Amino acid sequence: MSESYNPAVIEPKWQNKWDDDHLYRSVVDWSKPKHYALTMLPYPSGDLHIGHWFAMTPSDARARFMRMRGYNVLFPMGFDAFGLPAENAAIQRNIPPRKWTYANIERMRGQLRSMGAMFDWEREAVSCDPAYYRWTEWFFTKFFENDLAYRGEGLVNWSETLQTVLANEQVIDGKDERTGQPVIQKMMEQWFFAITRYCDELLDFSPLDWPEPVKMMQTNWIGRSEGARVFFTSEDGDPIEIYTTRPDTLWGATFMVLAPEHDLVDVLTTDDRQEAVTAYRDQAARATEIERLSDTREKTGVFTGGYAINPVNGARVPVWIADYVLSTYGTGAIMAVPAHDQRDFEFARKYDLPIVPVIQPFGEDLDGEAMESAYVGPGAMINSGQFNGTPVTADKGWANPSVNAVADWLAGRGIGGKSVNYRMRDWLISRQRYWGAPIPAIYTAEGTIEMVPDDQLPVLLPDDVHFMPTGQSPLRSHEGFLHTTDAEGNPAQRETDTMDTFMCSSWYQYRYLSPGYDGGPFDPAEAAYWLPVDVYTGGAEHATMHLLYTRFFTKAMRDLGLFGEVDALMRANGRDPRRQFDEPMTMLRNQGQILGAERRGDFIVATGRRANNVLVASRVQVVEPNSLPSGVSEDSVIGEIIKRTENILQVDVAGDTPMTVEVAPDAVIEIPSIEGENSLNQLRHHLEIQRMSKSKGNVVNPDELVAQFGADTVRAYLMFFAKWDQGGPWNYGGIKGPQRLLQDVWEIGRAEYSPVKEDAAATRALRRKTHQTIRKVTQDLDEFSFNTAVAAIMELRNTITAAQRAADVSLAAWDEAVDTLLLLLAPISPHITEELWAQRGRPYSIHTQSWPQWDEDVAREETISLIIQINGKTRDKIDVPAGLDEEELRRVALDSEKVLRALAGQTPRKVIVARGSLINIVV
RNA sequence: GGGGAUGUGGCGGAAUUGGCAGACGCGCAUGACUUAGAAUCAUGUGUCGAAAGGCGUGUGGGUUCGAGUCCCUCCAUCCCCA
Repeated sequence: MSESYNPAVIEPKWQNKWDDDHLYRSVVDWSKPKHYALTMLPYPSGDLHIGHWFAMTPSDARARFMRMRGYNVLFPMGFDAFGLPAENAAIQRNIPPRKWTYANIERMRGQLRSMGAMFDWEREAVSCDPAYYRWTEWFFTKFFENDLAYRGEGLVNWSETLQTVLANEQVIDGKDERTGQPVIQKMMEQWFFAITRYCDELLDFSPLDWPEPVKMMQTNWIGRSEGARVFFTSEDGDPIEIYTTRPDTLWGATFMVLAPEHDLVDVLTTDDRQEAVTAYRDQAARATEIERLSDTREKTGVFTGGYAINPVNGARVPVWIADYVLSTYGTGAIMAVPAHDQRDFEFARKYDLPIVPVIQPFGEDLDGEAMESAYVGPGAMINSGQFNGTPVTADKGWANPSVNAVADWLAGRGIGGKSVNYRMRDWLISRQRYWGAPIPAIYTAEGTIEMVPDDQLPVLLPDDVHFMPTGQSPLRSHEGFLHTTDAEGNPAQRETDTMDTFMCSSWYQYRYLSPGYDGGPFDPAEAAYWLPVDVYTGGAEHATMHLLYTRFFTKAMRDLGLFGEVDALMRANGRDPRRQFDEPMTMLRNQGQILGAERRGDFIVATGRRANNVLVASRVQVVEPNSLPSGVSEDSVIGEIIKRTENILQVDVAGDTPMTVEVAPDAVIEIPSIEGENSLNQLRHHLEIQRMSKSKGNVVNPDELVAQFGADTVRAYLMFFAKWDQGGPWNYGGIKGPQRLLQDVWEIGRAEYSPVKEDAAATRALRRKTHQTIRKVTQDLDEFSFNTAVAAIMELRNTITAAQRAADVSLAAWDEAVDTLLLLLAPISPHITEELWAQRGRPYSIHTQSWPQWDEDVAREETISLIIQINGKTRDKIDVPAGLDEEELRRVALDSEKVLRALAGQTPRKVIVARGSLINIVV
């Protein structure tokens, strides 16, 4: 009679039934509270990996939990389908990006289905679908019309050899990742979004329940600083505007530094310095921004030959250029105060420029000649005219009295004034690539810019394109795409750049509401009910870029009036729309990353002949690890392979440095565990714990796990194996735990229970555990603590199993416990619980049942274990009835035999009762 | 370089937020059942110690009746960077 648990049968069975019944179709129902749960949409790279499961199945469990708690839940899924990998596939394997992308999506849909998640597939959105990117383009035109999109100069990675622009991820160490050719930084006309206009609002997180680290990272990313603008002039009277956070050090400015790209460099440079300046500019173009900003890199620069006048004291100071000043930050020019800025100090020491202290620390005299580093602490102003003696505090910005006083004075004199600066710059959205949403701009013959009219959107990406091996965008040479007409019918050219894919993912939460809607980016009737997103889950690595962009996007949409109709519909349905469109996602929770597992490399004996420090091997044998001592001899190397590149092995020989083994082309490879003739590629090298990636060969495929264990077990294991917000290295050794749990649940759910001899205390104990578990699981799922929720369910399983063996609890208590077990497990393992719920004759579906409620009276412990400490060390534990008052507890403690022995006659100085369960006796 | 995080048994991790450190699980050990065990069941499992007891949350210090938790120092590891 006992039918064994077979997930391969029941999982597809229920998935099909749920599908047929549209169980997860979410429709607007104003009579129920709504819950919009969103998980970051995947890039269709071809295969779902275990990281996707780790991100999505707990989010799904949380969404299911909310549904059982009475919410009308929307949990959609889609694909972030534009991007570089599709183009790489086209270049390398000659597969059109569209075909590659849709084939991957098809495959991933099937894999996502096997999760048993409650995705509402009728709301799927795919960003490379014209019905989607029509609206991505439409947003662009709205932004343009409202001055939120503009043309400006931006730095790009330019490859001279390929004559093309490269994406940041294609540049490694200043070289093109594919060809190894050098890449330079070049200024080009680009499209920007004016995200900086929202800096101050983006710094306000008060409406958001987001993790503190994310808020902190965004705050630092935006990088607001208070200071002052100051107008220096060249000797010829050209203004040179600078921004400084320390206007109180203006009197100590002994030179100026311009970014090598600064407009005035040509004007200021004298004939005799021309050659040096040009050479330095070329060199600066080769350094990346990160390198240029590095504090440890040696400061370099050259003198332009020109001088500037310091407006506060008329001092004539030399003007230099240096690459530690960036043209894109502030005004691209700084005053250099070597006495009080470390970078300026190093620069001044290197080029022998004067150092004049203008802030005196208390009780110490600074001497510019003798200083060993810049002084950045508090003190009082000196050498600064009428400001001498003004106190300088450690406060930042205008809160510092010296900064505040000088900034105000500058404004009064008309030579500057208070100014706020941000580290964040406008969002550069142009990409010189093919596989992205086209920018719907037209360049007329007169050189003006027009937007493609709404009724002609979308500008379609042509399919008949040819990819060059250089990676240059084929749109640039596609005649049919390129040529168009302007509003008056005259010949014009299309923009060939496409949009950053972060643009697509900045508004997808709105497209999910109505992916087929063609009256706008979203249907206001859906939006009025579902917005905003209640819970957003995804990786912490998106803390700054994506999450700032999508916040900006929503604020811009609000200011363009795109939520007007939604606002009215909310009111009509009795919901207050105020502040509903300020932020896209109310609550954010991050999951950690699953890293590849560590793996031992093969232990080998390589024999051949030594050439210098390399062994050229004619034979490589894989042997049992450490069966022989590691080491090197004249004609052999023994040890673990720690790295392999083509035919070069790095072997750990138990010495300080690994030994290099070059495997000869005709070498004999012997791997006993692999039958037949062995090849070099089968040698396994050591893998460190690191991110999973195809190239490292450490990707874990969930399909195989599902085939072996079933989706329910994989889901339960992923929620149990690590803290969700931290992730960790993948290992599946522990999957046995959840596997046994589900096996036991299967047995419990199908058991026919009847009490042998009923015991009231045992019945009470089972009910207590049942209600305690409801409380624990409810709280844990509420706060995304999935691992402890599963642990609590395991404890309940243990208690039920023990009760079953003793057969001493009432049938009612048994049924309550088993039904509760299934209900609590339903969000985590949806198939097995549905099956057992049906087998127990309960009404379909378990996923539409109400979440169980706990009763505090039933959950309350009858006895507590009183902990008795002497000077903080535990000396005794005594079970006492719950609810004794402090005096009674104190008496119990002081009467304890062990306590009396430990006290050995000493008199307690103090007795502390904590939490009604712990007593600390201080002697 | 800057920014963010994390260090607890052999392993993943718990700890009501200042109150029994090690829940739950993996692994391991011993035993039972079995033709068999990578199934199942029982018991044990931080560490030193025969025991009593001592010691234990990366390091060193501090605050407190009491610290994994709060403060300072150092060390190590991971993630992000238009």
